[in-house]
Amino acid sequence: MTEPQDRRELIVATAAEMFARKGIKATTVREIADAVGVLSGSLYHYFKSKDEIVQEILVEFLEETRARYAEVLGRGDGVADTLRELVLASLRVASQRPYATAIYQNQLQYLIDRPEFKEGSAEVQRVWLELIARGVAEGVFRDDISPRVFYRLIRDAVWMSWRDQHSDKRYSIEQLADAITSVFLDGFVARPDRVTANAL
Amino acid sequence: MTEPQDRRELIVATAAEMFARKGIKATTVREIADAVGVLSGSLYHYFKSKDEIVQEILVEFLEETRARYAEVLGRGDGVADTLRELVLASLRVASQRPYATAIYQNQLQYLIDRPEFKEGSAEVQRVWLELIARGVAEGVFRDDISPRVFYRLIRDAVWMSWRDQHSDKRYSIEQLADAITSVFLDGFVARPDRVTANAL
DNA sequence: GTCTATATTGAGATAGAC
DNA sequence: GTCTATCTCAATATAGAC
Repeated sequence: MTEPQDRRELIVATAAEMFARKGIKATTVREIADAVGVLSGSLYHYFKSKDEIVQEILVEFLEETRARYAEVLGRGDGVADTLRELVLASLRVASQRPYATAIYQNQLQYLIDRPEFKEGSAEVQRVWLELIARGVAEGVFRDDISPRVFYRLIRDAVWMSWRDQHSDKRYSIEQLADAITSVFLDGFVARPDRVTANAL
Repeated sequence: MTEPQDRRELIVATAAEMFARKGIKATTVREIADAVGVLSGSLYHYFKSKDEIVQEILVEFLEETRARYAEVLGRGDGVADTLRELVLASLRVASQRPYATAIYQNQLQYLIDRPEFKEGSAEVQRVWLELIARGVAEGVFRDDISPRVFYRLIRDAVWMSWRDQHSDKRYSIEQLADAITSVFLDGFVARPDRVTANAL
């Protein structure tokens, strides 16, 4: 949620907000130009195509995610701690780039066949699938759950809980991460003996 | 997954498959007509607009869901049993109308402002939110979790596990329902004492 | 770097013959 | 009920003046 420095960044930031809100296809270059305060032709001074704007938004998002994940993995923590730290890292990305995150969550169908995107998103997914596989191998996670389903539920839980809670400032990012981790480890059933104060 | 009886049904079925695969906006009436084996103009003998086809797909889906949910609620079971039966009902709808279910899951942005759709989907959501509220009130579910996040995670778990597993016939719909229910009640952590054989 | 003007394409939809 | 032909409009993108 940084303020754009130059015109190019302003265009990307404006487009990101509109893509997230209305969808990529439903947002026209004219609307983007209007919102920025120029005529549509001027956008093509900065970008070769509408698609190039989409790419820029997503490449930034994936690069940010990749970097944060690498940092977490570098710590060499155990499965449960890594789970919690990856959730926290994802929440920080969502916090920093909410529009890109929303696009990533909701516009998969549009993005699916763009090669630069495929590569990056596959890498992000791989981090999760490897953690899950490790957890299953070590007997921490159940072995009767499809890792892909597991991964998608975590991803959705991160995004939706952030979206649901970020407006009321009742819970910090760290508290949200604790809550999500706890749900995945303990389930949704009330347990009188639970220690953590949760916020999801 | 019933075979279409007449031409009108064939159009709806064909369109549903394409909307699910490529998205609604990305599917043109000409492509639908091609796939059906007529020219695009002929579609307008059956439907006033492309949107009317979308509506028909979703109204059928929502009506089916509503009916099955009503049947489950009519049994007056407890919270845990109702959770399991609603999951099972949802899996049966997904099984019967996979394309409509995929559209419902992935094309929300497109559908969001269509009034006939809003009404039906709000009713479906209400069933879940009321069950969750009841569960929280009775002390069965955690009270520190946003009901909307809870609902969305269940919905995604149902759809994605069905999509993930329906091709290999290793697990029945009933086994999938047990697995999903168990995950939400027990979490993802391996427990040596777990009884149910799971399949998610 | 931005604007004006316009080319180009593609999509939804319609009219009317058969 | 389907086809031919076409309308209309909207969207991406370009060319060239300023």
